[in-house]
Amino acid sequence: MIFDADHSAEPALARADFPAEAAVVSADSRGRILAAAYELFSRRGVRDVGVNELIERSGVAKATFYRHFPSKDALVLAFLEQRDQLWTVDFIVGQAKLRGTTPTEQLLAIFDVFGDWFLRDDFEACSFINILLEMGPAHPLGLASIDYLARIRGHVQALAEQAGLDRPEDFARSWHILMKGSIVSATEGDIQAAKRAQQMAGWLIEHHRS
Amino acid sequence: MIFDADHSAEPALARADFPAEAAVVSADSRGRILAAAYELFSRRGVRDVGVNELIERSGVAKATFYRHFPSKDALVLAFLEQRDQLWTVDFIVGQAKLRGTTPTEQLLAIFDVFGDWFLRDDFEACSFINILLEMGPAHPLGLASIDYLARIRGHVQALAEQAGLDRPEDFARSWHILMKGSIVSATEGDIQAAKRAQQMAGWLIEHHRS
DNA sequence: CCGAGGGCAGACAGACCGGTCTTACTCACG
DNA sequence: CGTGAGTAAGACCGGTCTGTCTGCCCTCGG
Repeated sequence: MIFDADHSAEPALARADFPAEAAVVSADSRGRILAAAYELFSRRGVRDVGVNELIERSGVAKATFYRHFPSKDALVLAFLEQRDQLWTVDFIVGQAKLRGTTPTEQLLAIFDVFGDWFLRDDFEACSFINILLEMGPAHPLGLASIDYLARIRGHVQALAEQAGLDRPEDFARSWHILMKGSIVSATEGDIQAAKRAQQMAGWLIEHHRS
Repeated sequence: MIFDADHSAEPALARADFPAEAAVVSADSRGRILAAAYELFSRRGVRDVGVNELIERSGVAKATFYRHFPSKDALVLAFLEQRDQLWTVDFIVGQAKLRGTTPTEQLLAIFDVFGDWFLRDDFEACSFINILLEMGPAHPLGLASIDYLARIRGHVQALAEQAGLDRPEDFARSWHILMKGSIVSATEGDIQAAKRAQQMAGWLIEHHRS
């Protein structure tokens, strides 16, 4: 397959930070569908984006869509996996590890990354939380979201263990409360939500020191 | 807004716990619609419940529905107002004030009420957060949800002022992060989310003492 | 007795949903 | 050249959505 010269609108902004739509501009149709799904789902939610819009955005025929993904929900699952890699691993955890040297610093740096993220004009809250609340914890997509949220907690727990903190799992669960609460507050418009959460996070670290 | 005398009173409200469907079985059709909306919207979200289901549940004709509410969104706004009264004021704040004697105790008691609420089998997360994330902060319903979330913060701030805490507005915003974060964690299945948030809330109080 | 109006039931409109299937075209490969 | 795989385009299906409109019944005031 040769590159279409006119393949639709890929701003392909290569920003060094969180790659909102850097989601792999691949020439094959499956990659185009995934890229469109990432852009639309992360910004507007799953229920607000229909299959017709997805195929129009990705320049793909409907039959092609359903050859690559047996259903819309299957595409959402693929989107969640991609979100875990691009947002959780590459952006949040990756940036936090770059900004801090010690595990404790890296933990606190999560909220520095959050602070920058909250300021972005395309800040769209956390897809895992959105889908969990949108579909409910019993729906397959809600269950998948719970799983990816647990992975986030796993990153926090690993850093807590490296920092030698007490009861790292409890620590990670409390820490996650601060992360999720600050995201919702930021959606409400509280610009300083990350700072507030970071302050409480500092107290949490103190209370988990040996 | 004027108080209608027949404004679907709150008789069953006497229940000690959170009146999930105490929302008034009133004889008039408007009250029946509102009661059905409260039950369905609070449990399953706004987008998942259609007008047809609402009229079937309330035993009302479609024309009657649209005579009382010009649109579904108008009914959602009325639901949010009712939710503010039944959930925020009567249940959360009311119960917390009953459980504590001093303002500080009453603040911490919020998370005791949360702990009981999280255990309920019909726990359905916070309608304001759900609708905010579902519709987005720019949608009229999202804006209304932000407004009602600010009212919750107002209750917290008032208690903080009574307790003589420093910077009560900052305190209330940080406190609210804990409330919202614990709600999302509870939706994920963390039974002890309220306890974790309460512990951090205690530290927050300490740091706001004069 | 009678007319007006509120409420119930439900058909209907128009848009959109996820998903299936047909048609026509291109291209790689034997 | 022939064939089959992959694709774009889009008609189509059954269903759902919000919202409108038409009947018909029941009640109540005069």
